[in-house]
Amino acid sequence: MSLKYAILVLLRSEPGSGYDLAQRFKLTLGNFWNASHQQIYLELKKLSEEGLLEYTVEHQTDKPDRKVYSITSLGISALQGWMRIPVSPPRINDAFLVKLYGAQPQDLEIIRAELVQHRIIHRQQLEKFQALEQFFIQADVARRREFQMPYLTLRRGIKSEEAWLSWADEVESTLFQ
Amino acid sequence: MSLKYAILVLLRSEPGSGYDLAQRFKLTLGNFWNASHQQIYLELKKLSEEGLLEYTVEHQTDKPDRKVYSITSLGISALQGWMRIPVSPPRINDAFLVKLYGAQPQDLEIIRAELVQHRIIHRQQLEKFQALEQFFIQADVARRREFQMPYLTLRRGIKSEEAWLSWADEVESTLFQ
DNA sequence: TCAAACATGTAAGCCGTTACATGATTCT
DNA sequence: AGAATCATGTAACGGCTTACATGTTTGA
Repeated sequence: MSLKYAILVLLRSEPGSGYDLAQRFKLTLGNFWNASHQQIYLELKKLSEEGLLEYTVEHQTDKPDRKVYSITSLGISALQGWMRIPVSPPRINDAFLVKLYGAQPQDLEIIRAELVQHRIIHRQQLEKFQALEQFFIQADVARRREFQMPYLTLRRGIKSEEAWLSWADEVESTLFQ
Repeated sequence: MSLKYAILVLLRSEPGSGYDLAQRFKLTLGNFWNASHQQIYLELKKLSEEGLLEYTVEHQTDKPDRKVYSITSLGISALQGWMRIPVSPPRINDAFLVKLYGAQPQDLEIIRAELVQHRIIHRQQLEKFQALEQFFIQADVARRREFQMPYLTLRRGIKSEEAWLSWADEVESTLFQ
């Protein structure tokens, strides 16, 4: 639904190819918006057909050709229009919580092992966010202003992971002590 | 993908109709697993065809007939099998964060209004969770043991909403002061 | 009288994932 | 020699949403 607008946001700040966008997703929006490269290529195609994007084929001697997409004025209008339409808070589908909810005594050891695995993932995610935060904090005022919005989304990620880890502690001490 | 197992979890603890399940979802798993009634009816049909569920038609004089589904032994095995397979942490698709990430100075007032709306939703959600928590805390030991797993998922909801609200405070004081 | 709750579904379409497919260059 | 990175896609399938569809009873 709004992969469309996520792409428009990224291309408004700088043109790029499908491959570029997939990379930029990982570093930025990817923390709160999921998108595979297949989906991105498909969406880029659709958006050009709709006239929200245009592209030029860049020939490269050393690497394969790449299609560089830019946002059109129609695309910018579409994005500005979307900004004004309220969105719903995200729907959550958390399979691990379904498991925990339905766990019986015989399942506890498995749950524990899976909790350990998830904890590793969340811890790593948190550390990645904290490293990015350090860059922001150490930047000069101009850069801090420039990256204010990305920084706020980063703060969301940090608080979210901290909350998860703190919950995991609660679960461990409730079930396994 | 695991709506299937969410339904099996609910039906293992008690048989019920599609309508019942839709209600039970709202009160329990619905906080971390989304499911519309259409989806539930479809899935119930599929699961009976697979032999994981069976149903009897209950005729009611005062209300429309209802199909009451129960889990079969095949269903119980499928659920136990699923418990042993690790699941991935949920993918997040948060449109509001995309907006915030891409917001320009002229969008700030709209963002502020939308933040206010989201805050109301999250606050209400938190209050609902806290009310449920009170029931648990005031229950006797036997009931607290019975509802230990649902309680832990409730704690997840509480921490998650608290983290969101605390982040919203940060956003407000960063952007609007 | 009208809304809400009870009760169960079908159909169309979109969105997204997984798997498949190809091929060059660069680094270890 | 093999893995990783650069680069772009198609196809099949499944999951989920939105809209459509119908009809009863109870309470305000």
